[in-house]
Amino acid sequence: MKPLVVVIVGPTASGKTSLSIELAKRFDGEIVSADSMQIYKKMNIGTAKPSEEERCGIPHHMLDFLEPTEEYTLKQYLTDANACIQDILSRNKLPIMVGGTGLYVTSFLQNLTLSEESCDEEYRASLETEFDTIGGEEMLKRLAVIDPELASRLFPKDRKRILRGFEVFHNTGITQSEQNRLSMKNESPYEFLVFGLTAENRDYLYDRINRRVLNMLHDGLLDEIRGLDLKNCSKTARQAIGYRQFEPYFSGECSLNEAVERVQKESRNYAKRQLTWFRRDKNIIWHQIDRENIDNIMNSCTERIAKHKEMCYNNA
RNA sequence: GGGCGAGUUCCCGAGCGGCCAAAGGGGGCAGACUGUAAAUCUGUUGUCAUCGACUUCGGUGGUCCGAAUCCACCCUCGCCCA
Repeated sequence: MKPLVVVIVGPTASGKTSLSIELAKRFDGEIVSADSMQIYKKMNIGTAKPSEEERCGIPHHMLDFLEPTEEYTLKQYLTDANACIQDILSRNKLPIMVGGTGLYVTSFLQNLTLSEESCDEEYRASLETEFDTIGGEEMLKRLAVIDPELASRLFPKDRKRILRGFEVFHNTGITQSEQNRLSMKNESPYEFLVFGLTAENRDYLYDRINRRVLNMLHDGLLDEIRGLDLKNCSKTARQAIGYRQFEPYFSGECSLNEAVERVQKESRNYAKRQLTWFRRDKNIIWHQIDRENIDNIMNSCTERIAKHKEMCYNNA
């Protein structure tokens, strides 16, 4: 019987953190974060990273361990998260993966195995220039020569993916389409119970998001940003919502209110994308945060986990 | 009281007799997504619906084969003169 890993997903501000901590308390669990921004130190308020108090003494992994200047990749995440989970299991604790970064979670659930690939900065740069000079249409045509399958499902404007297609082939000698198939070969060594948080009424979620942004400000977000030096942060860190949007405010190009509204809006858009991403996974057990109160959701999850454990016990 | 200017689909905003259900942007909704993912990209957005039909451009009435576009009056808002 494979060991159980509980997973909690959902859009931003849906209450994943508190649910995960409550579950960890009940099942002697430890949290493994699946959040591409909370990995960074010094980015606490804006990423809604749980504080020491919120964590209630529950060990949290995969967060707050990288300098904002450092880059991180999916492959690293999968490797690190896996090591964490092995470690947690070896101490007979329940691993609870929590996070809104769909790519990380899904890749972990599918046990993607990414081949070795070294990053060739020079080649990447040359691709960028090439794209700029000949344009997306032409780049796509060229990509079609080496990976027609990939090219056929990309649009000329999808710069990132087009360039990535070339890069994968250049770095590994195998097309991305082929890489994708290879990466799916291995079944996960874990049994998953995936809970999703969402809201039946979208406005309810959006309202929570808007309020949360306001609270971040109240908690000192601006000071946090001032202490960050965004210009020197890694590309990833700079993408975080709730940071770069304040640049125009600091330089006097817009009002504080405008900046705040932009953060709220982008957070709502992000939540929407997260929902689209997670909805694709038919194994997720969804709970509506605007219909059921947190205790009910807690109990429902608790029951499921308990039932699963009982099943394992009986089988053993 | 007089003189202008403006009222367009969720919002902003083009259109100024037919090619207009109406550009563009925003927002919304839906989707995609494998190594930068809080990123990147796609579709859709009057109603019903299969072509297609039907109701819209402040209101009401006109002109015209035909109006968001022209005319009259009315309502609302902005500016100017009293």
